[in-house]
Amino acid sequence: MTSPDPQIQDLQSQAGEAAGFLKQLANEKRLLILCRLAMGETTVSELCEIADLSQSAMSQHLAKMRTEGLVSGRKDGLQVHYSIADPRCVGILHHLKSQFCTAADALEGKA
Amino acid sequence: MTSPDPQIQDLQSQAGEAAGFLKQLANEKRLLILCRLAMGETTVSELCEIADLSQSAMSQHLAKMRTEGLVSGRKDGLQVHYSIADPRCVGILHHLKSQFCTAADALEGKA
DNA sequence: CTCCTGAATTAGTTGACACTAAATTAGTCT
DNA sequence: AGACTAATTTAGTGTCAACTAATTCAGGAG
Repeated sequence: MTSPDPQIQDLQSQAGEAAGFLKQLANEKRLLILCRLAMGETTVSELCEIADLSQSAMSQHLAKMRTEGLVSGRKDGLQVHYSIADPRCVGILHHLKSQFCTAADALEGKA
Repeated sequence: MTSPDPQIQDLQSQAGEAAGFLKQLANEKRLLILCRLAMGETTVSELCEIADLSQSAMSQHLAKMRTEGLVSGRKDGLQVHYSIADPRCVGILHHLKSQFCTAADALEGKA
């Protein structure tokens, strides 16, 4: 199945880099974090609630993503506001939405 | 950075499923395997050469992807020919190519 | 049948991942 | 100063991922 597609060949040389990028996203909590950040910047504590994670665990996820340049933090008094720093994140979120949020899913959501 | 985008909200409910899917792809070897399969079906031993993996390790990667329905195997005598079974794989490969194989990368490849 | 080959499976090891708990840093407020 | 709060860092733990080595399975050839 899925007819031959030579166009993909170029990707082989970038497989390592692409896999590294995907590793960052291949986690439900981090995906939730990025979904929220795609809607606008927010604080660490709000992210904790959304993802149902302890502050420490959240901070570790954010540190990992900061190191990879996916997100960035902006200090504001006691709080730190995070936002998406790598546009590729937004791109892949849209792609995932197109593949995992079908019309049927959307209807279920409204039911 | 990266202006607010409420469209992504729907994805939050599917984050677990999407993360599970990404976990399968978040590995250089499996990405190489899928790249090759996107160009047409092939045998296990050829995949071993391409990904520089032992036959056992390859078989374990393929088993994992078979279980998740990403690929499927067709027996032909002694050999097993694998191909992509889940069209979402092709979709994401194209997306990755668009993000990791820029025009600059393409030129470097030719240099 | 025996031998061989391609593939799959099993057992065991190593390292990475994701958390908790505790300590630390930095900023605010009285 | 001291107390409080948001966030980060460090240490330790349990689980899972990805390999190697050895075994097993299935098909083809002598």
